[in-house]
Amino acid sequence: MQKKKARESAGPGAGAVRPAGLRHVSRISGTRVHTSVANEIGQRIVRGDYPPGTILPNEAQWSNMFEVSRSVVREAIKMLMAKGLLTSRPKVGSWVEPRERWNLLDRDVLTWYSASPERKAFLKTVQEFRYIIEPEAAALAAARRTDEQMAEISQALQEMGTATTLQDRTDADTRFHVAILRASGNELLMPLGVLIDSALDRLFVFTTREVNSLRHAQKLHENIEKAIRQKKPETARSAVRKLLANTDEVINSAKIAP
Amino acid sequence: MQKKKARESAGPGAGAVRPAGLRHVSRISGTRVHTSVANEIGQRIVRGDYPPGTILPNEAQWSNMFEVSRSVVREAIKMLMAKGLLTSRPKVGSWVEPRERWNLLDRDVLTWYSASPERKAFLKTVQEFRYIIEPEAAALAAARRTDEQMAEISQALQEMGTATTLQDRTDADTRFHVAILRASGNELLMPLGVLIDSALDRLFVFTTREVNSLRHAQKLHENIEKAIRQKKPETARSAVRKLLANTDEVINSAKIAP
DNA sequence: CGTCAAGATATTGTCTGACAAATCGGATAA
DNA sequence: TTATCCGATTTGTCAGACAATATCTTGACG
Repeated sequence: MQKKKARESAGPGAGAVRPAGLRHVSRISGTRVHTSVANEIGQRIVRGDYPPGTILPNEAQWSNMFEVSRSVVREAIKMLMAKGLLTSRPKVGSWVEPRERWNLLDRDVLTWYSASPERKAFLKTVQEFRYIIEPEAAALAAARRTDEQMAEISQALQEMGTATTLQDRTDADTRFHVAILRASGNELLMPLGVLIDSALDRLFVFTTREVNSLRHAQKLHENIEKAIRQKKPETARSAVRKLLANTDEVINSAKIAP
Repeated sequence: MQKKKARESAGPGAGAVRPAGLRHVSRISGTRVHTSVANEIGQRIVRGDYPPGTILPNEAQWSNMFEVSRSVVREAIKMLMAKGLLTSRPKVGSWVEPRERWNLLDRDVLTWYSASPERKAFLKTVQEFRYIIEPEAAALAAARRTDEQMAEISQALQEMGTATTLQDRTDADTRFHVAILRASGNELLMPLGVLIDSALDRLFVFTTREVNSLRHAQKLHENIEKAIRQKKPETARSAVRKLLANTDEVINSAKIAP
Protein backbone atom coordinates (compact mmCIF):
# COMPACT_ATOMS: atom_id res chain seq x y z
CA MET A 1 0.00 0.00 0.00
CA GLN A 2 1.39 3.36 -0.86
CA LYS A 3 -0.62 4.83 1.95
CA LYS A 4 2.47 4.93 4.11
CA LYS A 5 4.23 7.13 1.65
CA ALA A 6 1.34 9.54 1.55
CA ARG A 7 1.47 9.92 5.27
CA GLU A 8 5.11 10.98 5.35
CA SER A 9 5.61 14.66 5.88
CA ALA A 10 7.18 16.23 2.88
CA GLY A 11 10.29 18.03 3.93
CA PRO A 12 12.59 19.59 1.37
CA GLY A 13 13.78 16.84 -0.95
CA ALA A 14 15.98 14.29 0.79
CA GLY A 15 18.14 13.24 -2.08
CA ALA A 16 17.64 16.53 -3.87
CA VAL A 17 21.11 17.97 -3.65
CA ARG A 18 21.00 19.79 -6.90
CA PRO A 19 23.84 21.80 -8.39
CA ALA A 20 21.90 25.00 -8.73
CA GLY A 21 19.61 25.76 -5.82
CA LEU A 22 17.19 23.53 -3.97
CA ARG A 23 13.99 22.32 -5.59
CA HIS A 24 11.13 24.62 -4.83
CA VAL A 25 8.69 21.76 -4.70
CA SER A 26 8.56 19.51 -1.70
CA ARG A 27 9.80 16.08 -2.62
CA ILE A 28 10.16 12.82 -0.85
CA SER A 29 13.03 10.68 -1.94
CA GLY A 30 12.23 8.31 -4.76
CA THR A 31 9.45 10.50 -6.07
CA ARG A 32 9.89 11.89 -9.52
CA VAL A 33 9.94 15.64 -9.98
CA HIS A 34 6.99 15.80 -12.35
CA THR A 35 4.92 13.94 -9.77
CA SER A 36 5.81 16.46 -7.11
CA VAL A 37 4.96 19.33 -9.38
CA ALA A 38 1.63 17.72 -10.27
CA ASN A 39 0.92 17.22 -6.60
CA GLU A 40 1.72 20.80 -5.77
CA ILE A 41 -0.34 22.33 -8.56
CA GLY A 42 -3.15 19.85 -8.10
CA GLN A 43 -3.34 20.54 -4.41
CA ARG A 44 -3.48 24.26 -5.00
CA ILE A 45 -6.31 23.88 -7.46
CA VAL A 46 -8.37 21.57 -5.31
CA ARG A 47 -7.66 23.66 -2.23
CA GLY A 48 -9.19 26.60 -4.02
CA ASP A 49 -6.13 28.78 -4.63
CA TYR A 50 -7.19 28.97 -8.25
CA PRO A 51 -10.98 28.83 -8.51
CA PRO A 52 -12.59 27.26 -11.57
CA GLY A 53 -12.26 29.49 -14.59
CA THR A 54 -9.03 31.02 -13.40
CA ILE A 55 -6.15 31.15 -15.83
CA LEU A 56 -3.16 29.49 -14.24
CA PRO A 57 0.39 30.79 -14.48
CA ASN A 58 1.87 29.76 -17.79
CA GLU A 59 4.41 27.01 -18.22
CA ALA A 60 7.38 29.35 -18.13
CA GLN A 61 6.20 30.84 -14.85
CA TRP A 62 5.72 27.46 -13.17
CA SER A 63 9.08 26.51 -14.52
CA ASN A 64 10.63 29.51 -12.77
CA MET A 65 8.63 29.14 -9.58
CA PHE A 66 9.62 25.53 -9.05
CA GLU A 67 13.01 25.77 -10.72
CA VAL A 68 12.34 22.84 -12.97
CA SER A 69 12.40 22.51 -16.72
CA ARG A 70 9.42 23.21 -18.85
CA SER A 71 9.14 19.55 -19.86
CA VAL A 72 8.59 18.64 -16.24
CA VAL A 73 5.91 21.26 -15.90
CA ARG A 74 4.26 20.06 -19.06
CA GLU A 75 4.20 16.45 -17.94
CA ALA A 76 2.71 17.50 -14.63
CA ILE A 77 0.05 19.54 -16.39
CA LYS A 78 -0.79 16.62 -18.64
CA MET A 79 -1.42 14.51 -15.57
CA LEU A 80 -3.77 17.09 -14.11
CA MET A 81 -5.44 17.38 -17.46
CA ALA A 82 -6.00 13.64 -17.43
CA LYS A 83 -7.75 14.03 -14.08
CA GLY A 84 -10.04 16.69 -15.47
CA LEU A 85 -8.71 19.51 -13.33
CA LEU A 86 -7.65 21.79 -16.14
CA THR A 87 -7.47 22.37 -19.88
CA SER A 88 -5.06 24.36 -21.98
CA ARG A 89 -5.08 26.15 -25.26
CA PRO A 90 -2.32 27.98 -27.09
CA LYS A 91 -2.15 31.70 -26.56
CA VAL A 92 -4.62 31.60 -23.70
CA GLY A 93 -2.93 29.19 -21.31
CA SER A 94 -4.31 26.65 -18.86
CA TRP A 95 -7.42 27.29 -16.86
CA VAL A 96 -9.16 25.45 -14.06
CA GLU A 97 -12.17 23.43 -15.16
CA PRO A 98 -15.52 23.67 -13.35
CA ARG A 99 -15.75 21.33 -10.43
CA GLU A 100 -18.23 18.98 -12.04
CA ARG A 101 -15.58 18.02 -14.57
CA TRP A 102 -13.10 17.10 -11.88
CA ASN A 103 -12.48 13.43 -11.49
CA LEU A 104 -13.26 13.49 -7.77
CA LEU A 105 -13.11 9.72 -7.55
CA ASP A 106 -9.51 9.72 -8.66
CA ARG A 107 -7.13 8.61 -5.94
CA ASP A 108 -4.96 11.72 -6.05
CA VAL A 109 -7.74 14.23 -6.43
CA LEU A 110 -9.52 12.64 -3.53
CA THR A 111 -6.39 12.84 -1.41
CA TRP A 112 -5.95 16.51 -2.19
CA TYR A 113 -9.60 17.10 -1.60
CA SER A 114 -9.65 15.36 1.73
CA ALA A 115 -6.81 17.59 2.86
CA SER A 116 -8.56 20.78 1.85
CA PRO A 117 -10.24 23.17 4.29
CA GLU A 118 -13.64 21.50 4.49
CA ARG A 119 -12.48 18.22 5.91
CA LYS A 120 -15.53 17.71 8.04
CA ALA A 121 -17.89 18.28 5.17
CA PHE A 122 -15.82 15.97 3.05
CA LEU A 123 -16.09 13.15 5.55
CA LYS A 124 -19.83 13.63 5.72
CA THR A 125 -20.13 13.44 1.97
CA VAL A 126 -18.06 10.29 1.84
CA GLN A 127 -20.15 8.67 4.55
CA GLU A 128 -23.31 9.45 2.68
CA PHE A 129 -21.81 7.94 -0.42
CA ARG A 130 -20.78 4.82 1.44
CA TYR A 131 -24.38 4.44 2.60
CA ILE A 132 -25.39 4.23 -1.00
CA ILE A 133 -22.67 1.93 -2.25
CA GLU A 134 -21.58 -0.44 0.44
CA PRO A 135 -24.81 -2.11 1.50
CA GLU A 136 -25.54 -3.00 -2.10
CA ALA A 137 -21.99 -4.13 -2.70
CA ALA A 138 -22.21 -6.43 0.29
CA ALA A 139 -25.52 -7.81 -0.92
CA LEU A 140 -24.04 -8.54 -4.32
CA ALA A 141 -21.01 -10.09 -2.68
CA ALA A 142 -23.23 -12.35 -0.63
CA ALA A 143 -24.88 -13.51 -3.80
CA ARG A 144 -21.85 -13.95 -5.99
CA ARG A 145 -18.65 -14.26 -3.96
CA THR A 146 -16.22 -17.01 -4.88
CA ASP A 147 -14.43 -19.01 -2.22
CA GLU A 148 -11.20 -17.16 -2.87
CA GLN A 149 -12.92 -13.84 -2.41
CA MET A 150 -14.54 -15.10 0.76
CA ALA A 151 -11.14 -16.14 2.07
CA GLU A 152 -9.80 -12.70 1.38
CA ILE A 153 -12.62 -11.10 3.31
CA SER A 154 -12.29 -13.46 6.23
CA GLN A 155 -8.58 -12.99 6.42
CA ALA A 156 -8.89 -9.23 6.50
CA LEU A 157 -11.40 -9.58 9.30
CA GLN A 158 -9.09 -11.79 11.24
CA GLU A 159 -6.20 -9.41 10.77
CA MET A 160 -8.40 -6.65 12.09
CA GLY A 161 -8.90 -8.65 15.22
CA THR A 162 -5.28 -9.50 15.80
CA ALA A 163 -3.83 -6.14 14.83
CA THR A 164 -1.66 -4.63 17.54
CA THR A 165 -1.35 -1.05 16.33
CA LEU A 166 -4.19 1.20 15.33
CA GLN A 167 -2.52 1.72 11.98
CA ASP A 168 -2.46 -1.99 11.25
CA ARG A 169 -6.05 -2.26 12.26
CA THR A 170 -7.08 0.54 9.95
CA ASP A 171 -5.21 -1.03 7.06
CA ALA A 172 -6.91 -4.37 7.64
CA ASP A 173 -10.23 -2.57 7.92
CA THR A 174 -9.67 -1.01 4.54
CA ARG A 175 -8.72 -4.36 3.05
CA PHE A 176 -11.93 -5.82 4.45
CA HIS A 177 -14.15 -3.29 2.77
CA VAL A 178 -12.26 -3.30 -0.48
CA ALA A 179 -12.39 -7.10 -0.57
CA ILE A 180 -16.15 -6.88 -0.36
CA LEU A 181 -16.23 -4.46 -3.26
CA ARG A 182 -14.11 -6.87 -5.24
CA ALA A 183 -16.34 -9.78 -4.33
CA SER A 184 -19.37 -7.86 -5.53
CA GLY A 185 -18.44 -8.89 -9.03
CA ASN A 186 -19.11 -5.46 -10.44
CA GLU A 187 -15.96 -3.97 -11.84
CA LEU A 188 -17.26 -0.46 -11.57
CA LEU A 189 -17.52 -0.75 -7.82
CA MET A 190 -13.84 -1.49 -7.37
CA PRO A 191 -12.49 1.97 -8.13
CA LEU A 192 -14.59 3.19 -5.24
CA GLY A 193 -12.20 1.46 -2.89
CA VAL A 194 -10.16 4.64 -2.91
CA LEU A 195 -13.10 6.35 -1.26
CA ILE A 196 -13.17 3.95 1.62
CA ASP A 197 -9.45 4.12 1.83
CA SER A 198 -9.65 7.85 2.14
CA ALA A 199 -12.56 7.76 4.55
CA LEU A 200 -10.95 5.36 6.97
CA ASP A 201 -7.78 7.33 6.72
CA ARG A 202 -9.59 10.48 7.75
CA LEU A 203 -11.45 8.57 10.37
CA PHE A 204 -8.12 7.49 11.76
CA VAL A 205 -7.84 10.90 13.37
CA PHE A 206 -11.05 10.40 15.28
CA THR A 207 -10.29 6.99 16.58
CA THR A 208 -9.09 7.39 20.07
CA ARG A 209 -11.68 4.74 20.74
CA GLU A 210 -11.67 2.77 23.91
CA VAL A 211 -11.59 -1.03 23.95
CA ASN A 212 -15.33 -1.48 24.29
CA SER A 213 -16.00 0.56 21.21
CA LEU A 214 -13.43 -1.37 19.24
CA ARG A 215 -14.90 -4.68 20.33
CA HIS A 216 -18.31 -3.53 19.26
CA ALA A 217 -17.04 -2.44 15.87
CA GLN A 218 -15.35 -5.79 15.45
CA LYS A 219 -18.62 -7.54 16.15
CA LEU A 220 -20.34 -5.50 13.48
CA HIS A 221 -17.69 -6.48 10.99
CA GLU A 222 -18.09 -10.11 11.93
CA ASN A 223 -21.79 -9.93 11.20
CA ILE A 224 -21.07 -8.73 7.72
CA GLU A 225 -18.55 -11.47 7.11
CA LYS A 226 -20.94 -14.08 8.36
CA ALA A 227 -23.79 -12.92 6.17
CA ILE A 228 -21.59 -12.98 3.09
CA ARG A 229 -20.22 -16.36 4.00
CA GLN A 230 -23.73 -17.74 4.40
CA LYS A 231 -24.78 -16.07 1.17
CA LYS A 232 -27.55 -14.01 2.69
CA PRO A 233 -27.73 -10.78 0.69
CA GLU A 234 -30.46 -9.12 2.72
CA THR A 235 -28.69 -9.83 5.99
CA ALA A 236 -25.42 -8.54 4.59
CA ARG A 237 -27.08 -5.36 3.46
CA SER A 238 -28.49 -4.51 6.84
CA ALA A 239 -25.31 -5.55 8.62
CA VAL A 240 -23.37 -3.03 6.60
CA ARG A 241 -25.97 -0.38 7.34
CA LYS A 242 -25.52 -1.02 11.02
CA LEU A 243 -21.78 -0.70 10.76
CA LEU A 244 -22.07 2.58 8.90
CA ALA A 245 -24.50 3.88 11.48
CA ASN A 246 -22.01 3.01 14.15
CA THR A 247 -19.30 4.85 12.25
CA ASP A 248 -21.52 7.89 12.05
CA GLU A 249 -21.94 7.80 15.80
CA VAL A 250 -18.22 7.67 16.33
CA ILE A 251 -17.78 10.67 14.09
CA ASN A 252 -20.52 12.68 15.72
CA SER A 253 -19.58 11.90 19.29
CA ALA A 254 -15.93 12.73 18.73
CA LYS A 255 -14.82 16.30 19.03
CA ILE A 256 -13.54 17.60 15.76
CA ALA A 257 -9.78 17.33 15.64
CA PRO A 258 -7.66 20.00 13.94
CA MET B 1 -20.71 18.40 -25.06
CA GLN B 2 -17.67 16.76 -26.56
CA LYS B 3 -19.77 13.71 -27.20
CA LYS B 4 -20.05 14.73 -30.81
CA LYS B 5 -16.33 14.71 -31.25
CA ALA B 6 -16.09 11.25 -29.77
CA ARG B 7 -18.52 9.93 -32.31
CA GLU B 8 -16.58 11.15 -35.33
CA SER B 9 -14.69 8.48 -37.12
CA ALA B 10 -10.99 8.99 -36.94
CA GLY B 11 -9.57 9.02 -40.41
CA PRO B 12 -5.94 9.83 -41.09
CA GLY B 13 -5.24 13.34 -39.80
CA ALA B 14 -7.05 16.01 -41.71
CA GLY B 15 -4.62 18.85 -41.29
CA ALA B 16 -1.72 16.54 -40.81
CA VAL B 17 0.31 17.31 -43.87
CA ARG B 18 3.68 16.76 -42.33
CA PRO B 19 7.03 17.13 -44.08
CA ALA B 20 8.17 13.59 -43.37
CA GLY B 21 5.42 11.01 -43.72
CA LEU B 22 1.90 10.92 -42.38
CA ARG B 23 1.19 10.57 -38.70
CA HIS B 24 0.82 6.97 -37.69
CA VAL B 25 -1.81 7.77 -35.13
CA SER B 26 -5.31 8.53 -36.21
CA ARG B 27 -6.09 12.15 -35.54
CA ILE B 28 -9.11 14.33 -35.89
CA SER B 29 -8.40 17.93 -36.73
CA GLY B 30 -7.95 20.14 -33.75
CA THR B 31 -6.79 17.29 -31.53
CA ARG B 32 -3.30 17.46 -30.17
CA VAL B 33 -0.84 14.74 -31.03
CA HIS B 34 -0.15 13.69 -27.46
CA THR B 35 -3.88 13.21 -26.96
CA SER B 36 -4.10 10.96 -29.98
CA VAL B 37 -1.15 8.92 -28.81
CA ALA B 38 -2.67 8.59 -25.35
CA ASN B 39 -5.92 7.48 -26.94
CA GLU B 40 -4.22 4.91 -29.08
CA ILE B 41 -2.12 3.40 -26.32
CA GLY B 42 -4.92 3.62 -23.77
CA GLN B 43 -7.32 1.89 -26.11
CA ARG B 44 -4.87 -0.89 -26.75
CA ILE B 45 -4.35 -1.47 -23.08
CA VAL B 46 -8.02 -1.48 -22.18
CA ARG B 47 -8.84 -3.59 -25.20
CA GLY B 48 -6.45 -6.19 -23.89
CA ASP B 49 -3.63 -5.98 -26.40
CA TYR B 50 -1.26 -5.65 -23.48
CA PRO B 51 -2.59 -7.60 -20.50
CA PRO B 52 -1.85 -6.38 -16.98
CA GLY B 53 1.75 -7.03 -16.04
CA THR B 54 2.98 -6.76 -19.61
CA ILE B 55 5.93 -4.54 -20.26
CA LEU B 56 4.98 -2.03 -22.93
CA PRO B 57 7.23 -0.99 -25.79
CA ASN B 58 9.65 1.62 -24.58
CA GLU B 59 9.41 5.29 -25.34
CA ALA B 60 11.80 5.13 -28.25
CA GLN B 61 9.78 2.37 -29.86
CA TRP B 62 6.47 4.20 -29.48
CA SER B 63 8.23 7.23 -30.85
CA ASN B 64 9.20 5.28 -33.95
CA MET B 65 5.89 3.48 -34.30
CA PHE B 66 3.87 6.68 -34.27
CA GLU B 67 6.54 8.89 -35.81
CA VAL B 68 6.31 11.44 -33.08
CA SER B 69 8.90 12.84 -30.76
CA ARG B 70 9.71 11.22 -27.46
CA SER B 71 8.28 14.19 -25.53
CA VAL B 72 4.91 13.54 -27.08
CA VAL B 73 5.09 9.90 -26.11
CA ARG B 74 6.10 10.84 -22.59
CA GLU B 75 3.22 13.26 -22.17
CA ALA B 76 0.82 10.63 -23.41
CA ILE B 77 2.22 8.10 -21.00
CA LYS B 78 1.93 10.56 -18.14
CA MET B 79 -1.76 10.91 -18.92
CA LEU B 80 -2.28 7.17 -18.85
CA MET B 81 -0.29 6.99 -15.67
CA ALA B 82 -2.62 9.57 -14.16
CA LYS B 83 -5.53 7.30 -15.03
CA GLY B 84 -3.90 4.37 -13.30
CA LEU B 85 -3.40 2.30 -16.42
CA LEU B 86 0.36 1.96 -16.17
CA THR B 87 3.50 2.72 -14.21
CA SER B 88 7.07 3.19 -15.32
CA ARG B 89 10.48 2.78 -13.83
CA PRO B 90 13.91 3.45 -15.29
CA LYS B 91 15.68 0.51 -16.84
CA VAL B 92 12.60 -1.66 -16.70
CA GLY B 93 10.10 0.39 -18.71
CA SER B 94 6.36 0.89 -18.44
CA TRP B 95 4.06 -1.95 -17.55
CA VAL B 96 0.29 -2.32 -17.42
CA GLU B 97 -1.17 -2.13 -13.94
CA PRO B 98 -3.65 -4.72 -12.66
CA ARG B 99 -7.22 -3.88 -13.56
CA GLU B 100 -8.29 -2.99 -10.05
CA ARG B 101 -5.95 -0.01 -10.17
CA TRP B 102 -7.50 1.29 -13.36
CA ASN B 103 -9.57 4.35 -12.95
CA LEU B 104 -12.57 2.78 -14.66
CA LEU B 105 -14.79 5.71 -13.78
CA ASP B 106 -12.60 8.05 -15.74
CA ARG B 107 -14.29 9.42 -18.83
CA ASP B 108 -11.65 8.27 -21.29
CA VAL B 109 -11.04 4.88 -19.75
CA LEU B 110 -14.74 4.27 -19.74
CA THR B 111 -15.00 5.22 -23.38
CA TRP B 112 -12.20 2.87 -24.33
CA TYR B 113 -13.70 0.20 -22.17
CA SER B 114 -17.14 0.54 -23.64
CA ALA B 115 -15.66 0.10 -27.09
CA SER B 116 -13.78 -3.05 -26.16
CA PRO B 117 -14.88 -6.58 -27.11
CA GLU B 118 -17.23 -7.26 -24.21
CA ARG B 119 -19.65 -4.46 -24.94
CA LYS B 120 -22.68 -6.40 -23.87
CA ALA B 121 -21.17 -7.33 -20.52
CA PHE B 122 -20.12 -3.74 -20.08
CA LEU B 123 -23.61 -2.47 -20.56
CA LYS B 124 -24.91 -4.96 -18.06
CA THR B 125 -22.37 -3.88 -15.50
CA VAL B 126 -23.24 -0.27 -15.99
CA GLN B 127 -26.93 -0.97 -15.64
CA GLU B 128 -26.33 -2.79 -12.38
CA PHE B 129 -24.33 0.13 -11.16
CA ARG B 130 -27.06 2.56 -12.11
CA TYR B 131 -29.51 0.51 -10.09
CA ILE B 132 -27.37 1.17 -7.07
CA ILE B 133 -26.70 4.82 -7.62
CA GLU B 134 -29.57 6.48 -9.36
CA PRO B 135 -32.53 5.66 -7.15
CA GLU B 136 -30.67 7.00 -4.14
CA ALA B 137 -29.49 10.04 -6.04
CA ALA B 138 -33.07 10.80 -7.01
CA ALA B 139 -34.23 10.38 -3.43
CA LEU B 140 -31.57 12.78 -2.22
CA ALA B 141 -32.48 15.19 -4.99
CA ALA B 142 -36.11 15.07 -3.94
CA ALA B 143 -35.05 16.00 -0.44
CA ARG B 144 -32.55 18.71 -1.20
CA ARG B 145 -32.99 20.12 -4.69
CA THR B 146 -32.93 23.88 -5.11
CA ASP B 147 -35.32 25.64 -7.44
CA GLU B 148 -32.55 26.23 -9.97
CA GLN B 149 -31.69 22.56 -9.98
CA MET B 150 -35.34 21.68 -10.36
CA ALA B 151 -35.58 24.01 -13.32
CA GLU B 152 -32.63 22.29 -14.92
CA ILE B 153 -34.23 18.89 -14.50
CA SER B 154 -37.58 20.04 -15.83
CA GLN B 155 -36.03 21.71 -18.80
CA ALA B 156 -34.10 18.61 -19.75
CA LEU B 157 -37.30 16.62 -19.51
CA GLN B 158 -39.10 19.05 -21.72
CA GLU B 159 -36.30 18.99 -24.27
CA MET B 160 -36.56 15.22 -24.28
CA GLY B 161 -40.17 15.56 -25.24
CA THR B 162 -39.68 18.07 -28.00
CA ALA B 163 -36.53 16.58 -29.49
CA THR B 164 -36.85 15.83 -33.18
CA THR B 165 -33.83 13.61 -33.73
CA LEU B 166 -32.93 10.56 -31.70
CA GLN B 167 -29.53 12.11 -31.05
CA ASP B 168 -31.06 15.22 -29.53
CA ARG B 169 -33.34 13.10 -27.43
CA THR B 170 -30.45 11.04 -26.11
CA ASP B 171 -28.51 14.17 -25.24
CA ALA B 172 -31.46 15.61 -23.36
CA ASP B 173 -31.93 12.28 -21.64
CA THR B 174 -28.34 12.39 -20.45
CA ARG B 175 -28.78 15.97 -19.23
CA PHE B 176 -31.85 14.87 -17.30
CA HIS B 177 -30.05 12.17 -15.39
CA VAL B 178 -26.95 14.21 -14.78
CA ALA B 179 -29.05 17.09 -13.51
CA ILE B 180 -30.53 14.75 -10.93
CA LEU B 181 -27.09 13.69 -9.83
CA ARG B 182 -26.18 17.34 -9.47
CA ALA B 183 -29.32 18.06 -7.51
CA SER B 184 -28.51 15.24 -5.12
CA GLY B 185 -26.17 17.59 -3.34
CA ASN B 186 -23.47 14.97 -3.04
CA GLU B 187 -20.40 16.02 -4.96
CA LEU B 188 -19.13 12.48 -5.21
CA LEU B 189 -22.14 11.45 -7.22
CA MET B 190 -21.48 13.97 -9.96
CA PRO B 191 -18.47 12.27 -11.53
CA LEU B 192 -20.72 9.30 -12.13
CA GLY B 193 -22.46 11.29 -14.78
CA VAL B 194 -19.88 9.95 -17.22
CA LEU B 195 -21.28 6.51 -16.59
CA ILE B 196 -24.77 7.47 -17.57
CA ASP B 197 -23.40 9.38 -20.48
CA SER B 198 -21.61 6.29 -21.64
CA ALA B 199 -24.54 3.99 -20.94
CA LEU B 200 -27.04 6.05 -22.88
CA ASP B 201 -24.52 6.40 -25.63
CA ARG B 202 -24.21 2.63 -25.89
CA LEU B 203 -27.93 2.29 -25.55
CA PHE B 204 -28.26 4.58 -28.50
CA VAL B 205 -27.37 1.64 -30.70
CA PHE B 206 -30.30 -0.37 -29.39
CA THR B 207 -32.87 2.31 -29.72
CA THR B 208 -34.78 1.58 -32.84
CA ARG B 209 -37.74 2.02 -30.55
CA GLU B 210 -41.17 2.58 -31.93
CA VAL B 211 -43.29 5.54 -30.88
CA ASN B 212 -45.22 3.69 -28.21
CA SER B 213 -42.10 2.67 -26.44
CA LEU B 214 -40.76 6.20 -26.54
CA ARG B 215 -43.98 7.59 -25.15
CA HIS B 216 -43.86 5.10 -22.34
CA ALA B 217 -40.27 6.00 -21.50
CA GLN B 218 -41.20 9.64 -21.50
CA LYS B 219 -43.96 8.98 -19.00
CA LEU B 220 -41.51 7.21 -16.72
CA HIS B 221 -39.21 10.20 -16.86
CA GLU B 222 -42.09 12.50 -16.06
CA ASN B 223 -42.87 10.50 -12.96
CA ILE B 224 -39.37 11.02 -11.71
CA GLU B 225 -39.47 14.71 -12.37
CA LYS B 226 -42.78 15.02 -10.61
CA ALA B 227 -41.60 13.18 -7.51
CA ILE B 228 -38.56 15.39 -7.22
CA ARG B 229 -40.59 18.49 -7.79
CA GLN B 230 -43.02 17.47 -5.03
CA LYS B 231 -40.10 16.54 -2.80
CA LYS B 232 -41.11 12.93 -2.32
CA PRO B 233 -37.90 10.92 -1.93
CA GLU B 234 -39.51 7.51 -1.67
CA THR B 235 -41.62 8.09 -4.74
CA ALA B 236 -38.62 9.35 -6.65
CA ARG B 237 -36.64 6.30 -5.71
CA SER B 238 -39.19 3.84 -7.00
CA ALA B 239 -39.88 5.91 -10.08
CA VAL B 240 -36.23 5.66 -11.04
CA ARG B 241 -36.27 1.93 -10.39
CA LYS B 242 -39.17 1.59 -12.78
CA LEU B 243 -37.36 3.51 -15.45
CA LEU B 244 -34.28 1.36 -15.09
CA ALA B 245 -36.35 -1.78 -15.27
CA ASN B 246 -37.84 -0.50 -18.47
CA THR B 247 -34.39 0.19 -19.84
CA ASP B 248 -33.37 -3.36 -19.00
CA GLU B 249 -36.34 -4.62 -20.94
CA VAL B 250 -35.37 -2.58 -23.96
CA ILE B 251 -31.87 -3.98 -23.81
CA ASN B 252 -32.98 -7.55 -23.43
CA SER B 253 -35.66 -7.47 -26.05
CA ALA B 254 -33.38 -5.90 -28.62
CA LYS B 255 -31.20 -8.08 -30.75
CA ILE B 256 -27.56 -7.45 -30.10
CA ALA B 257 -26.18 -5.09 -32.70
CA PRO B 258 -22.62 -5.42 -34.04
C1' DC C 1 29.71 -24.27 -5.31
C1' DG C 2 27.39 -20.47 -3.70
C1' DT C 3 27.23 -15.64 -2.20
C1' DC C 4 28.14 -11.08 -2.48
C1' DA C 5 30.13 -6.93 -4.76
C1' DA C 6 31.32 -4.15 -8.57
C1' DG C 7 30.65 -2.73 -13.07
C1' DA C 8 28.18 -2.77 -17.67
C1' DT C 9 23.80 -1.62 -19.69
C1' DA C 10 19.17 -0.30 -20.82
C1' DT C 11 15.41 2.73 -19.89
C1' DT C 12 13.16 6.42 -17.93
C1' DG C 13 13.92 11.12 -15.94
C1' DT C 14 15.41 15.84 -16.59
C1' DC C 15 17.35 19.72 -19.03
C1' DT C 16 17.99 22.99 -22.88
C1' DG C 17 16.99 25.45 -26.87
C1' DA C 18 14.63 25.97 -31.00
C1' DC C 19 10.76 26.33 -34.04
C1' DA C 20 5.69 25.36 -35.36
C1' DA C 21 0.86 25.99 -34.65
C1' DA C 22 -3.02 27.95 -32.72
C1' DT C 23 -5.57 31.67 -31.18
C1' DC C 24 -6.73 36.00 -29.14
C1' DG C 25 -6.93 40.99 -29.58
C1' DG C 26 -6.42 44.99 -31.79
C1' DA C 27 -5.62 47.64 -35.98
C1' DT C 28 -7.20 48.36 -40.37
C1' DA C 29 -10.18 48.45 -44.20
C1' DA C 30 -14.83 47.91 -46.52
C1' DT D 1 -20.62 48.68 -37.98
C1' DT D 2 -18.68 44.68 -39.64
C1' DA D 3 -15.26 41.90 -41.58
C1' DT D 4 -10.35 40.96 -42.40
C1' DC D 5 -5.67 40.90 -41.58
C1' DC D 6 -1.64 41.04 -38.63
C1' DG D 7 1.10 40.73 -34.57
C1' DA D 8 2.03 38.78 -30.22
C1' DT D 9 1.64 35.22 -26.76
C1' DT D 10 1.25 30.65 -25.27
C1' DT D 11 1.08 25.97 -25.84
C1' DG D 12 2.58 22.16 -28.99
C1' DT D 13 6.28 19.53 -31.08
C1' DC D 14 10.86 18.48 -32.10
C1' DA D 15 15.86 17.12 -31.36
C1' DG D 16 19.74 15.91 -28.73
C1' DA D 17 22.23 15.51 -24.58
C1' DC D 18 23.17 13.92 -20.03
C1' DA D 19 21.62 12.17 -15.23
C1' DA D 20 19.47 8.81 -12.28
C1' DT D 21 18.07 4.34 -11.50
C1' DA D 22 17.45 -0.37 -11.60
C1' DT D 23 18.62 -4.81 -13.74
C1' DC D 24 21.84 -8.10 -15.29
C1' DT D 25 26.37 -9.91 -15.72
C1' DT D 26 30.66 -10.96 -14.26
C1' DG D 27 34.18 -11.95 -11.22
C1' DA D 28 36.20 -12.36 -6.61
C1' DC D 29 36.08 -14.57 -2.46
C1' DG D 30 34.59 -17.55 1.24
